[in-house]
Amino acid sequence: MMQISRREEQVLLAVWNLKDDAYLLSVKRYLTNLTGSDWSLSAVQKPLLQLERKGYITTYMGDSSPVRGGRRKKLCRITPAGTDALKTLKQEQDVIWKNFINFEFNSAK
Amino acid sequence: MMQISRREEQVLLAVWNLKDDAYLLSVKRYLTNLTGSDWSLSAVQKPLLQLERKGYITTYMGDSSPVRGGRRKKLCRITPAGTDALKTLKQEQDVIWKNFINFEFNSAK
DNA sequence: CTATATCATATATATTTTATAACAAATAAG
DNA sequence: CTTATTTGTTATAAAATATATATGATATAG
Repeated sequence: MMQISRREEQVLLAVWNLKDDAYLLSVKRYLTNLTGSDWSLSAVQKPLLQLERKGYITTYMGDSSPVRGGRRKKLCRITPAGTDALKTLKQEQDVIWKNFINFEFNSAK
Repeated sequence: MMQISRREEQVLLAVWNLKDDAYLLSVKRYLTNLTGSDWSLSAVQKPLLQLERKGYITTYMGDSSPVRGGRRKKLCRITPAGTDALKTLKQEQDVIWKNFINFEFNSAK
């Protein structure tokens, strides 16, 4: 099976969440806000390339925005294979974490 | 914050689950059974070394078992810092996956 | 005392992750 | 118009992880 790394997982979920406005910098900002720690360009760029190579996202060029420096964006969209990969990954993680989650749940009572 | 890789995550959860019988080969067998795919020695060995360096597990030598080839085991035990790291990681993953999980839940209805 | 099973450690390569620099194109400002 | 600044993408190099495979050590079986 085609492995998905942690960064790829996080970036793919960001693309999924950003819907029609997912591109390098918006993903970077999204993850920086969500996780509270800074995401470097390469921390987003490399996973995006990988995800495209694996067929989990497709890219296309958008229009330039009417703001200073607003050049054309290379937009991303998640593919059905990408969504499937996320579903599979979630199931695998649920298996791995099963007992620990229950433990946390019980000890919190 | 001290990052934990995906392999480290999986191995640390295995150590947690195996309680007093966690060592290189038992972890390898546990993960092979749980995930259904083969785990090589190095796929367990390297993360174990990392986890020890990070203070998430401690190791100690056990007794030899009364079976052919049953030499002394290098047993592992998760530390409080290790348990904390798992709790933190779980929370971070919940944040990342939040919307996707809800989506899956809704679309399943 | 030799064979075989369990368990650990070492080495070498590929892939991911991170840091940083370079490049490109759009508008603002004088 | 030409220079500066902003948004955006691409490229290069180094560090850290992951994977494959080989070697070493010590039990008991026979």
